[in-house]
Amino acid sequence: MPELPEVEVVRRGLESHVVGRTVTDVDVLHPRPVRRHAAGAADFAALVTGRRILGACRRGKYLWLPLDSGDAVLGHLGMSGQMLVQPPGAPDERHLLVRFRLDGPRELRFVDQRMFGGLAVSSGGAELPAEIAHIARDPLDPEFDDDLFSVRVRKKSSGIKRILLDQTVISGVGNIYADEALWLARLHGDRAGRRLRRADVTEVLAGVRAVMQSALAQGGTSFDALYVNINGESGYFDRSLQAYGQEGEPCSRCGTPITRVSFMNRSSYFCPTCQPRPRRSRAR
DNA sequence: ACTACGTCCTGCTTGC
DNA sequence: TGCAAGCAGGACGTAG
Repeated sequence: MPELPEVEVVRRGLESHVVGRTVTDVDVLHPRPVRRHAAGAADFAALVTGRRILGACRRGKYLWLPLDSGDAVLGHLGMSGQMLVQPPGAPDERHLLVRFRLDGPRELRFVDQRMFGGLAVSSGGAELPAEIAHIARDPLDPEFDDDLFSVRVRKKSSGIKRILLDQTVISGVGNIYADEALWLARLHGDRAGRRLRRADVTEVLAGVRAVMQSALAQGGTSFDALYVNINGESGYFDRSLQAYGQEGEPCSRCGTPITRVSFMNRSSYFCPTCQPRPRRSRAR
Protein backbone atom coordinates (compact mmCIF):
# COMPACT_ATOMS: atom_id res chain seq x y z
CA MET A 1 0.00 0.00 0.00
CA PRO A 2 1.73 3.12 -1.14
CA GLU A 3 2.24 5.67 1.59
CA LEU A 4 4.58 8.61 1.45
CA PRO A 5 7.90 6.74 1.06
CA GLU A 6 6.59 4.58 -1.76
CA VAL A 7 5.07 7.56 -3.53
CA GLU A 8 8.34 9.46 -3.17
CA VAL A 9 10.17 6.56 -4.82
CA VAL A 10 7.75 6.82 -7.71
CA ARG A 11 8.22 10.58 -7.88
CA ARG A 12 11.98 10.16 -8.15
CA GLY A 13 11.52 7.61 -10.88
CA LEU A 14 9.27 9.94 -12.81
CA GLU A 15 11.73 12.76 -12.32
CA SER A 16 14.52 10.74 -13.87
CA HIS A 17 12.54 9.15 -16.68
CA VAL A 18 9.70 11.31 -17.89
CA VAL A 19 10.51 14.91 -16.97
CA GLY A 20 11.56 16.79 -20.07
CA ARG A 21 9.61 14.49 -22.38
CA THR A 22 6.72 15.54 -24.54
CA VAL A 23 3.54 13.48 -24.54
CA THR A 24 2.80 12.45 -28.10
CA ASP A 25 -0.38 10.47 -27.44
CA VAL A 26 -2.62 9.37 -24.60
CA ASP A 27 -4.76 6.24 -24.47
CA VAL A 28 -7.34 6.05 -21.70
CA LEU A 29 -8.16 2.36 -21.72
CA HIS A 30 -10.64 2.41 -18.85
CA PRO A 31 -12.92 5.20 -17.58
CA ARG A 32 -12.34 4.48 -13.92
CA PRO A 33 -8.91 6.10 -13.45
CA VAL A 34 -10.08 9.44 -14.89
CA ARG A 35 -13.35 9.52 -12.95
CA ARG A 36 -12.25 12.70 -11.20
CA HIS A 37 -11.56 14.43 -14.46
CA ALA A 38 -15.06 15.86 -14.80
CA ALA A 39 -14.82 16.63 -18.53
CA GLY A 40 -14.11 12.99 -19.34
CA ALA A 41 -11.45 10.80 -20.86
CA ALA A 42 -11.29 12.49 -24.26
CA ASP A 43 -10.77 15.89 -22.66
CA PHE A 44 -8.12 14.44 -20.37
CA ALA A 45 -6.22 13.05 -23.35
CA ALA A 46 -6.57 16.27 -25.34
CA LEU A 47 -5.19 18.42 -22.54
CA VAL A 48 -2.12 16.25 -22.11
CA THR A 49 -1.29 15.39 -25.70
CA GLY A 50 1.44 17.59 -27.15
CA ARG A 51 2.47 18.95 -23.76
CA ARG A 52 5.93 18.77 -22.32
CA ILE A 53 6.36 17.45 -18.77
CA LEU A 54 8.27 19.99 -16.71
CA GLY A 55 8.58 18.29 -13.34
CA ALA A 56 7.50 15.60 -10.90
CA CYS A 57 6.04 16.85 -7.63
CA ARG A 58 4.49 15.30 -4.56
CA ARG A 59 2.51 16.30 -1.53
CA GLY A 60 1.65 13.49 0.83
CA LYS A 61 0.46 10.63 -1.33
CA TYR A 62 -0.47 12.81 -4.29
CA LEU A 63 1.77 13.20 -7.32
CA TRP A 64 1.56 15.78 -10.06
CA LEU A 65 3.38 16.46 -13.29
CA PRO A 66 3.45 20.15 -14.24
CA LEU A 67 2.97 20.65 -17.97
CA ASP A 68 4.20 23.44 -20.24
CA SER A 69 0.56 24.56 -20.58
CA GLY A 70 0.43 25.55 -16.92
CA ASP A 71 -1.82 22.59 -16.17
CA ALA A 72 -0.70 19.49 -14.35
CA VAL A 73 -1.45 15.80 -14.46
CA LEU A 74 -2.55 15.03 -10.93
CA GLY A 75 -2.39 11.45 -9.76
CA HIS A 76 -3.00 9.24 -6.79
CA LEU A 77 -1.92 5.60 -6.63
CA GLY A 78 -4.70 4.52 -4.32
CA MET A 79 -3.91 1.08 -3.00
CA SER A 80 -2.39 -0.64 -5.97
CA GLY A 81 -1.56 2.01 -8.55
CA GLN A 82 1.74 1.85 -10.42
CA MET A 83 3.55 4.22 -12.72
CA LEU A 84 5.58 2.11 -15.10
CA VAL A 85 8.14 3.27 -17.63
CA GLN A 86 8.23 0.70 -20.40
CA PRO A 87 9.43 0.30 -23.96
CA PRO A 88 6.45 0.82 -26.27
CA GLY A 89 6.70 -2.77 -27.46
CA ALA A 90 6.41 -4.32 -24.02
CA PRO A 91 3.24 -6.40 -23.59
CA ASP A 92 0.35 -4.59 -21.94
CA GLU A 93 0.01 -5.24 -18.25
CA ARG A 94 -3.18 -6.98 -17.20
CA HIS A 95 -4.43 -3.90 -15.39
CA LEU A 96 -3.07 -1.26 -17.72
CA LEU A 97 -5.51 1.66 -17.57
CA VAL A 98 -3.77 4.66 -19.18
CA ARG A 99 -0.87 4.86 -21.61
CA PHE A 100 1.16 8.01 -22.27
CA ARG A 101 3.30 7.79 -25.38
CA LEU A 102 6.37 9.99 -25.13
CA ASP A 103 8.91 11.40 -27.55
CA GLY A 104 11.56 9.10 -26.16
CA PRO A 105 12.42 5.41 -26.02
CA ARG A 106 9.87 4.65 -23.31
CA GLU A 107 6.24 5.25 -22.53
CA LEU A 108 4.57 5.94 -19.21
CA ARG A 109 1.86 3.55 -18.07
CA PHE A 110 -0.65 3.81 -15.27
CA VAL A 111 -1.50 0.35 -14.02
CA ASP A 112 -3.91 -0.26 -11.16
CA GLN A 113 -5.43 -3.56 -10.15
CA ARG A 114 -7.91 -2.37 -7.53
CA MET A 115 -8.67 0.90 -9.25
CA PHE A 116 -8.69 3.11 -6.18
CA GLY A 117 -6.12 5.30 -7.85
CA GLY A 118 -6.80 7.99 -10.40
CA LEU A 119 -5.54 10.67 -12.74
CA ALA A 120 -6.93 14.07 -13.69
CA VAL A 121 -5.74 17.21 -15.39
CA SER A 122 -5.62 20.04 -12.90
CA SER A 123 -6.30 23.28 -14.72
CA GLY A 124 -3.55 25.75 -13.93
CA GLY A 125 -2.29 23.32 -11.32
CA ALA A 126 1.39 23.28 -12.19
CA GLU A 127 2.45 25.00 -8.97
CA LEU A 128 0.01 23.29 -6.62
CA PRO A 129 -3.19 21.73 -7.91
CA ALA A 130 -6.28 23.36 -6.40
CA GLU A 131 -7.76 19.89 -5.98
CA ILE A 132 -5.24 19.13 -3.25
CA ALA A 133 -5.09 22.51 -1.56
CA HIS A 134 -6.75 20.90 1.46
CA ILE A 135 -3.98 18.32 1.81
CA ALA A 136 -1.56 19.25 4.58
CA ARG A 137 2.17 19.39 4.08
CA ASP A 138 3.84 16.08 4.80
CA PRO A 139 6.32 15.49 7.63
CA LEU A 140 9.29 15.31 5.27
CA ASP A 141 8.42 18.69 3.74
CA PRO A 142 10.95 21.30 4.96
CA GLU A 143 8.06 23.69 5.51
CA PHE A 144 6.07 21.29 7.66
CA ASP A 145 5.20 23.20 10.83
CA ASP A 146 5.75 20.99 13.88
CA ASP A 147 4.24 23.49 16.30
CA LEU A 148 1.13 23.96 14.20
CA PHE A 149 0.74 20.19 14.01
CA SER A 150 0.97 19.91 17.77
CA VAL A 151 -1.58 22.64 18.28
CA ARG A 152 -4.01 21.08 15.87
CA VAL A 153 -3.64 17.58 17.29
CA ARG A 154 -4.20 18.84 20.80
CA LYS A 155 -7.48 20.46 19.84
CA LYS A 156 -9.00 17.26 18.54
CA SER A 157 -11.15 14.84 20.42
CA SER A 158 -10.41 12.00 17.97
CA GLY A 159 -7.88 9.31 18.73
CA ILE A 160 -4.32 9.97 17.62
CA LYS A 161 -4.42 7.22 15.01
CA ARG A 162 -7.44 8.73 13.32
CA ILE A 163 -5.68 12.10 13.39
CA LEU A 164 -2.56 10.64 11.78
CA LEU A 165 -4.71 9.30 8.95
CA ASP A 166 -6.38 12.70 8.44
CA GLN A 167 -4.59 14.07 5.38
CA THR A 168 -5.70 17.61 6.19
CA VAL A 169 -3.67 17.52 9.43
CA ILE A 170 -0.60 15.61 8.27
CA SER A 171 -0.29 13.98 4.86
CA GLY A 172 1.41 10.85 3.63
CA VAL A 173 0.64 8.64 6.62
CA GLY A 174 -1.39 5.49 5.99
CA ASN A 175 -2.46 2.58 8.12
CA ILE A 176 0.92 0.86 8.17
CA TYR A 177 3.14 3.77 9.12
CA ALA A 178 0.56 5.07 11.57
CA ASP A 179 0.78 1.81 13.51
CA GLU A 180 4.57 1.79 13.32
CA ALA A 181 4.87 5.39 14.49
CA LEU A 182 2.49 4.81 17.40
CA TRP A 183 4.46 1.74 18.42
CA LEU A 184 7.68 3.78 18.39
CA ALA A 185 6.03 6.51 20.45
CA ARG A 186 4.48 3.97 22.83
CA LEU A 187 1.06 5.48 22.31
CA HIS A 188 -2.24 3.72 21.84
CA GLY A 189 -4.11 4.94 18.78
CA ASP A 190 -7.26 5.61 20.78
CA ARG A 191 -5.54 8.22 22.93
CA ALA A 192 -7.46 11.42 22.30
CA GLY A 193 -5.46 14.20 20.68
CA ARG A 194 -6.60 16.75 23.23
CA ARG A 195 -5.40 14.56 26.08
CA LEU A 196 -1.87 14.19 24.75
CA ARG A 197 1.01 16.11 26.16
CA ARG A 198 3.07 18.21 23.82
CA ALA A 199 5.92 15.73 24.34
CA ASP A 200 3.68 12.87 23.22
CA VAL A 201 2.95 14.67 19.96
CA THR A 202 6.66 15.31 19.48
CA GLU A 203 7.34 11.61 20.00
CA VAL A 204 4.74 10.43 17.54
CA LEU A 205 5.92 12.91 14.93
CA ALA A 206 9.47 11.71 15.42
CA GLY A 207 8.16 8.17 15.03
CA VAL A 208 6.42 9.03 11.77
CA ARG A 209 9.61 10.56 10.40
CA ALA A 210 11.74 7.66 11.57
CA VAL A 211 9.65 4.96 9.89
CA MET A 212 9.28 6.99 6.72
CA GLN A 213 12.96 7.75 6.41
CA SER A 214 13.86 4.16 7.10
CA ALA A 215 11.43 2.94 4.45
CA LEU A 216 12.66 5.53 2.00
CA ALA A 217 16.25 4.46 2.54
CA GLN A 218 15.33 0.89 1.66
CA GLY A 219 12.69 1.56 -0.95
CA GLY A 220 14.83 4.01 -2.82
CA THR A 221 16.89 1.23 -4.24
CA SER A 222 13.99 -0.93 -5.37
CA PHE A 223 13.58 0.37 -8.91
CA ASP A 224 15.94 0.55 -11.83
CA ALA A 225 16.10 2.60 -14.98
CA LEU A 226 13.52 0.53 -16.77
CA TYR A 227 10.89 -0.12 -14.21
CA VAL A 228 9.52 2.54 -11.92
CA ASN A 229 7.68 0.25 -9.61
CA ILE A 230 5.43 0.69 -6.69
CA ASN A 231 3.11 -1.84 -5.23
CA GLY A 232 3.50 -1.38 -1.53
CA GLU A 233 6.78 -3.19 -1.93
CA SER A 234 9.49 -1.00 -0.59
CA GLY A 235 11.48 -3.87 0.83
CA TYR A 236 10.62 -2.39 4.18
CA PHE A 237 7.64 -4.53 4.91
CA ASP A 238 9.04 -7.94 5.60
CA ARG A 239 12.09 -6.92 7.51
CA SER A 240 11.35 -3.89 9.59
CA LEU A 241 7.76 -3.84 10.74
CA GLN A 242 7.41 -3.87 14.51
CA ALA A 243 3.64 -3.75 14.86
CA TYR A 244 1.73 -3.76 11.57
CA GLY A 245 0.78 -7.29 10.54
CA GLN A 246 2.57 -8.79 13.54
CA GLU A 247 -0.46 -10.20 15.36
CA GLY A 248 0.67 -12.78 17.91
CA GLU A 249 4.35 -12.05 17.39
CA PRO A 250 6.25 -10.89 20.46
CA CYS A 251 6.80 -7.17 20.80
CA SER A 252 10.51 -6.63 20.23
CA ARG A 253 10.68 -4.35 23.29
CA CYS A 254 8.80 -6.34 25.90
CA GLY A 255 7.81 -9.70 24.45
CA THR A 256 4.06 -9.22 24.81
CA PRO A 257 2.19 -10.58 21.79
CA ILE A 258 1.10 -7.87 19.37
CA THR A 259 -2.67 -7.43 19.30
CA ARG A 260 -4.88 -6.77 16.32
CA VAL A 261 -8.13 -4.87 16.61
CA SER A 262 -10.65 -3.74 14.03
CA PHE A 263 -10.52 -0.03 13.28
CA MET A 264 -12.42 1.92 10.62
CA ASN A 265 -13.04 -1.24 8.56
CA ARG A 266 -9.38 -2.13 8.69
CA SER A 267 -6.88 -3.29 11.27
CA SER A 268 -4.77 -1.74 13.95
CA TYR A 269 -1.82 -3.50 15.49
CA PHE A 270 -0.24 -2.50 18.78
CA CYS A 271 1.56 -3.81 21.84
CA PRO A 272 -0.93 -3.88 24.72
CA THR A 273 1.89 -3.47 27.24
CA CYS A 274 3.93 -0.69 25.62
CA GLN A 275 0.83 1.02 24.25
CA PRO A 276 -1.85 0.70 26.92
CA ARG A 277 -5.39 1.62 26.01
CA PRO A 278 -6.60 4.90 27.46
CA ARG A 279 -8.84 4.25 30.44
CA ARG A 280 -11.94 5.67 28.87
CA SER A 281 -11.69 3.91 25.53
CA ARG A 282 -13.97 1.06 24.66
CA ALA A 283 -12.35 -2.32 24.24
CA ARG A 284 -12.56 -2.52 20.47
C1' DA B 1 -17.73 23.07 12.80
C1' DC B 2 -16.37 18.83 13.76
C1' DT B 3 -16.59 13.80 13.76
C1' DA B 4 -17.50 9.17 12.08
C1' DC B 5 -18.90 5.84 8.92
C1' DG B 6 -20.10 3.69 4.34
C1' DT B 7 -18.58 3.19 -0.32
C1' DC B 8 -15.79 2.28 -4.17
C1' DC B 9 -12.74 -1.94 -6.41
C1' DT B 10 -10.34 -6.61 -7.39
C1' DG B 11 -7.91 -10.65 -6.17
C1' DC B 12 -5.99 -13.47 -2.78
C1' DT B 13 -6.92 -16.18 1.38
C1' DT B 14 -9.76 -18.65 4.44
C1' DG B 15 -13.45 -21.62 5.79
C1' DC B 16 -17.32 -24.63 5.26
C1' DT C 1 -13.61 -29.65 -4.94
C1' DG C 2 -16.07 -25.54 -5.25
C1' DC C 3 -18.09 -21.61 -3.86
C1' DA C 4 -18.82 -17.73 -0.74
C1' DA C 5 -17.33 -14.81 2.65
C1' DG C 6 -13.57 -12.16 4.53
C1' DC C 7 -9.84 -9.09 4.05
C1' DA C 8 -6.79 -5.46 2.22
C1' DG C 9 -7.51 0.14 2.49
C1' DG C 10 -7.07 5.89 0.66
C1' DA C 11 -10.04 9.37 0.06
C1' DC C 12 -14.34 11.28 -0.31
C1' DG C 13 -19.42 12.03 0.30
C1' DT C 14 -22.71 12.22 3.51
C1' DA C 15 -25.00 11.62 7.82
C1' DG C 16 -25.09 12.76 12.52
